[in-house]
Amino acid sequence: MIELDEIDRKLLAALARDATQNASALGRRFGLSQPAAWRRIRRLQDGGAIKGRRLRLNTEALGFGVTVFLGVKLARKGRVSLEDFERAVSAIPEVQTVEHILGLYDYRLRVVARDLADFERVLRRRIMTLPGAGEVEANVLLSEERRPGPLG
Amino acid sequence: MIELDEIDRKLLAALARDATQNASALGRRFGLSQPAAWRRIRRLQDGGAIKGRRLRLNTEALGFGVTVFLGVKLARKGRVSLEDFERAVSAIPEVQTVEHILGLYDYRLRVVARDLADFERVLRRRIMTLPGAGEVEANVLLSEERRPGPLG
DNA sequence: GATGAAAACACACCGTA
DNA sequence: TACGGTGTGTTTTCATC
Repeated sequence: MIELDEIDRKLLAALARDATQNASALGRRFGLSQPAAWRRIRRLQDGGAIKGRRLRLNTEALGFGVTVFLGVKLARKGRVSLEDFERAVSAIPEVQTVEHILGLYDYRLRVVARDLADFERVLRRRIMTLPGAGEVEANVLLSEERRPGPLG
Repeated sequence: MIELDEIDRKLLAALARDATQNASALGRRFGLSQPAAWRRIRRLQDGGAIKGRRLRLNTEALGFGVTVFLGVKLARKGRVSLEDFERAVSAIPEVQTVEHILGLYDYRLRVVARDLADFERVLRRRIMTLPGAGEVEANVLLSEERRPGPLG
């Protein structure tokens, strides 16, 4: 487990919010010179505290207005079945996230589609035909708020 | 809705995977000069196709080894109740995502904790006491795969 | 698409605790 | 040994042509 001091936490929180901020701006904000801030960020990256930097796309503006969460129960839960299921799910382009979970459902999928008609197509032709898929529960996303989390 | 050509889609997909790539590397990959690639990315940002750039933290390495998804049903669902609930949820640092959804549950929360004992504390002292919260379902995250989505 | 100024990065080196 | 500051070469960004 990685130990962080106060400044590391502030840097990570700031960058988790907006990764476009540069080392000199962050340094000014937290009382460091540009190289000092840069070295800390570099050290956090090398130490594995940072998984990566990603662009967040505006899927709605890009024509994908519908996001649905699917809870999926597997009918058969053997080892092979899990792998078959995961491999088949990974081949569906509309699936953004595959979460293997413990609880009432076995998997949770985040699926995007152009509209509800498009989602129905994905559901009928892609999801319902997945190997081993049993019961499916759907929740349509109305709105979403992302928060910094306990580190921010 | 924003219209994209083939190259725009490739640029967005590449950056959604890894936003550290610079304009000249992307240009080389997709047959553009560095300024041409840079201008396209700039245009996509200004046009609103891009929501932002974020650092993805390695929450496990940082001491938060447990992620739980909570489905929450509200007991009372008046307009006031929704707002009260959302405001109260936003004050819990362990909550990373608040999703207002349509279906069997009203909200879906992504919660991180140091371990299961820590999660129990959050559940008992924070979640169960939320105003209007009724039934709660929990799913512990085992593993997660993020995929580029239909644009990638 | 090419060019060049401005900005940011990335490293070496030194000082301090 | 660990961390921060200063100075500086290099790379990237970004505007103009």
